[in-house]
Amino acid sequence: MNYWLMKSEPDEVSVDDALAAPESTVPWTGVRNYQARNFMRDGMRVGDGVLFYHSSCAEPGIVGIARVASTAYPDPTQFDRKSPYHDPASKREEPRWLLVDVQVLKKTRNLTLPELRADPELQDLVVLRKGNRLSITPVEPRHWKRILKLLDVRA
DNA sequence: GCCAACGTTGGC
DNA sequence: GCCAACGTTGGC
Repeated sequence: MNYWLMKSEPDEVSVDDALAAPESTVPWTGVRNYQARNFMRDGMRVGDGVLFYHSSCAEPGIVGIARVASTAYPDPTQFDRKSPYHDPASKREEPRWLLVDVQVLKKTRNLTLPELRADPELQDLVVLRKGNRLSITPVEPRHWKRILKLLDVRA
């Protein structure tokens, strides 16, 4: 089992939005970065652990525990002309962008970015690296355990 | 709104 | 294949 951190802008899809969805599950639309896409396509398995992260907001941080709920499949928004995620260069026979479904298991308190940065055991968490902009990053098991502990969530 | 850092594009 | 210009991300 692998672990991941996935960023979402709460203005678009917050952890509350995801919890309110059927089965607490949302399709992770809008990833338009090849490295992040490849993580979904090649790295993710159903059941993998996910840290639900709010970005581009007043208090960025980890706000929930989730799981990967599907294998990767084509992101329909790439074919939707009205979507901000429309990609005219992507063809239906050969979709460029994929997504996975993500199921929220538990909303947590906001474990904020400053708190994450302050923790000595999380110094090399990928998402904390300088200049990191990837919306999906792998999380090492020791980091996963540490974060669950900080959130007082049992594995 | 600013801007550092990074990814993508396209001319050559 | 190089690299300058441009676009995007995301914290502040």
